[in-house]
Amino acid sequence: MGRRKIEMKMVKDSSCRQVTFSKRRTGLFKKANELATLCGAEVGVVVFSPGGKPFSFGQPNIESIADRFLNQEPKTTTTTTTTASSSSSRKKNNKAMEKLNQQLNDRVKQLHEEKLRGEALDKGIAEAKGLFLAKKSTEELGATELTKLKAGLEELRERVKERAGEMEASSILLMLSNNVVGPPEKSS
Amino acid sequence: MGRRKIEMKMVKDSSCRQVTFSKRRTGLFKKANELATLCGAEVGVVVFSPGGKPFSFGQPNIESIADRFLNQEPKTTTTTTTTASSSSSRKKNNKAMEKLNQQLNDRVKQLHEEKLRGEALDKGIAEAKGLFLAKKSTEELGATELTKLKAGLEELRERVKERAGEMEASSILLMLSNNVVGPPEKSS
DNA sequence: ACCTATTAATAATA
DNA sequence: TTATTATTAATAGGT
Repeated sequence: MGRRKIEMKMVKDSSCRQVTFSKRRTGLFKKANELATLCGAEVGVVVFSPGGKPFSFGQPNIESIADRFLNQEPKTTTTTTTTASSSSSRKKNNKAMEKLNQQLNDRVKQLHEEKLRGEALDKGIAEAKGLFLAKKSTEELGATELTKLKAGLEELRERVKERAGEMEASSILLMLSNNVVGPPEKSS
Repeated sequence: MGRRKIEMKMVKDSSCRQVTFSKRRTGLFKKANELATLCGAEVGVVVFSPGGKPFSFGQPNIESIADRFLNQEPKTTTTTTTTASSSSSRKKNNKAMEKLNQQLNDRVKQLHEEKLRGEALDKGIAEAKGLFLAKKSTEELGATELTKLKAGLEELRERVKERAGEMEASSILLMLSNNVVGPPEKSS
């Protein structure tokens, strides 16, 4: 679908391959999303780049949720009286404010950590299913294989958990802690 | 990409939706295959039709993935001697087999539960991000708003956790426990 | 990243 | 479900 028809073989040039990977990964996720939307189907996609980096798609809906919260209710019952004085993005004057920031920060960190675990196990489930399907095609598995399968699941669980640390989730936490909670100091 | 451009909304007509699902599922798998071939990437796709039927795609073929696990190490330390005698899909003779099944079942359940929590929190993070972005556009938030935001996060965390139970993950677990572990009885 | 000439996917139809 | 084909959508190569 481009300027030329290409052979369905591994793209030789590494640089080119990286570009193709990015473009097609995006396209694949888009297709997955369309399938989910048009047919009300549940779709999950997992892709490991040639470099080993993991990417995945599920089915979100962020904006609508933000709206729902922002337009929640004008009557705030307000516990404070500050109501903000307006200025630039960063502001944290009184103690109350700091306390709230701290609380929010803690909660975000907690959410973050649990998310990492969640994603790791998510992949584990996906692989487990793959194993199952493969097994099914064989139609017969002995105790020996079952033992190995179990061991595989266990190892997978650990291996996958390790990699969780380098997942994109961290960027969100970073963003949140640096902006919402306010940087303790103006580093960099 | 058809005779007409279609809206990205759930296709109303059930029959039409089924056709669209089939075509697009095929297309999605083809794309996944191309991505894997062209870039040497590992790709896994799982789709549940609106009717709940599972479809999946994995690399050239799912067996290769299973092989990686099954051929992990020939020295299985094997506790059993049965090594499977071959027959139909269901088989669970000796105690050893049952024990292994039980272990696998436990592990799968554990993975499943952690996955549910993971997905729930996943949504939480997504929502938090949405809130953050929304807030950023406002460029200023007082202590009052912060309080609401925090409360929202907290409530969200609970609410989302509730729904976790009805997530598609359950279908996978169900499938696994019904087939790999072996159904206690032939219900249905 | 952004363009756009081309190819590939697919909506409507049979 | 399969085949056809008019159109739209994805993307390869280039900037």
